[in-house]
Amino acid sequence: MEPPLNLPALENHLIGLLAHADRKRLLKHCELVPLREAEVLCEGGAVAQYAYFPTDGFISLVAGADGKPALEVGLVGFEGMLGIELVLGVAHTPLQAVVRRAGAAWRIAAMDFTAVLPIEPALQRALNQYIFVLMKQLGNNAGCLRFHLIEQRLARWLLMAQDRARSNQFHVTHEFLAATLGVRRVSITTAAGALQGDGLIKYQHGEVTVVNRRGLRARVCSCYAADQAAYAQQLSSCAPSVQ
Amino acid sequence: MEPPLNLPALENHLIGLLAHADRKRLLKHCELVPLREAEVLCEGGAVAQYAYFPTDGFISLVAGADGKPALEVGLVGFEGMLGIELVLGVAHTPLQAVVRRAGAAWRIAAMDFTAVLPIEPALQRALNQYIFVLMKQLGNNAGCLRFHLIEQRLARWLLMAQDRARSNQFHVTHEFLAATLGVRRVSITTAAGALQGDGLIKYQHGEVTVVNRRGLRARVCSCYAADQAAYAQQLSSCAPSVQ
DNA sequence: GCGGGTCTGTACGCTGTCGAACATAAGGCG
DNA sequence: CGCCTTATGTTCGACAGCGTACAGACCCGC
Repeated sequence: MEPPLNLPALENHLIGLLAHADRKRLLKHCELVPLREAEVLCEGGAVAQYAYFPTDGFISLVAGADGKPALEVGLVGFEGMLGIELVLGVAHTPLQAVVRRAGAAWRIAAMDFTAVLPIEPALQRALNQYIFVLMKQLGNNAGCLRFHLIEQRLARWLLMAQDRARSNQFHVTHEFLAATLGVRRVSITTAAGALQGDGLIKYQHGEVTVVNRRGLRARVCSCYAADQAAYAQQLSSCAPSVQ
Repeated sequence: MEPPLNLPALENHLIGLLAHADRKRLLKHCELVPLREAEVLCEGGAVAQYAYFPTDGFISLVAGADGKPALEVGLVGFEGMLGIELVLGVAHTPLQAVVRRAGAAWRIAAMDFTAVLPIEPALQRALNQYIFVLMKQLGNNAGCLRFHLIEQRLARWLLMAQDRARSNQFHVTHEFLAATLGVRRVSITTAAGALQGDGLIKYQHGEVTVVNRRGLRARVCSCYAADQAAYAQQLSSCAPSVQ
């Protein structure tokens, strides 16, 4: 449940896109820090202190703490980064960021990052492409929220989580999933019950296991594939998928 | 209904942020073209040919032509630009772009734009900030879609349209609004009827007039103000508002 | 001014989701 | 072991929005 104290030497895909020398120069400014479950890495609208390149676990981007209920609008794992505002030359964070699954990340101070970025065109290019992918996903995500059934959205989240967790089991309660998808807990219970009844997943007391990934993929809406495709097209060779 | 043939010398706010000399260098590569209602400036996923800086009228960013019904996820008027993918060094457009209100725009060829951009840091900076604002809006928009009533969303769209049209009257049918908000025409009729009944708007045969803007603002969800604030914070001195 | 297309209004039953309240089950800890 | 907390399951009425169908209203062109 806790991240291993000897942090694993897993990689971040964006950093992995860099040539060896470039990567080395960047990592000189980074430190590998643990991501602890439920840790809030930044509030929406605050001044960004760090950028993070996860190597393991994942982070949830949460919108609209303002008045209305919380809602996850993005997921950042080893395939991405947290802190794109720094790439765009903006000091403030757009959204709240919460660790959803414990792991680890390369962390770099905002000042170091903005200093390094202009003299690292390869990094610049990769991150710009990542921003583009994120925008495309945010746009498509809107349609998913509007039109798709809770069960489909749940299936999609489970697949995305599995991809980023690099594992078919993770710690998530119905309550949490409800907040993530912006629905009632009861609705999650119903949807998850249906998926479990069909032998696609298994869960008890906050531990969810994906049993039949292929079956899940048959149940999910097209948004999952669209996200994958968007990422693959820009940052090819490393779409974040288990299989 | 048609844009005037002698195009008005209205400005685009992003271009307006540039110093005189910078602006002049940029505009040398641009031509002022008319935006005709319902014109499709680009399909989603296509190779971008041009970037546009509207000076009048506005453009709708449409997501998810793929299978599910269309849905507007963004609105671009004189406060923004179409073609951010070029700023990010990506050749393909993320979304479909359709002219919703006729007007005019500075147009620049993709090749010229990508050539000019690296040697215009001021432009680069302004556009990066605009991208940030757009991302923030896309994120917040998700919550609006998920939680807010049709009437509120309609009010919001009307206000946003009024801001960009710089006019309190424009040509929009219920059918169009329905596609824009991703709901049935009937739902628009109901919501718009309520607003009209309360004397906030007036419409007949595709011509909508905002009668009581303050009343509309009292009816709209917080997302409208949030969008305004996000824009103002980054690109201050020129939030796109009628009053 | 008369017909046909476009735009708006109204009605009906249906379903996905909501809100709230309550009931069971499965771990953790003393 | 038994208690308490956390997690999951069930039920009820309510309602926003959906899909469909049809009726009236307005505008334009012949």
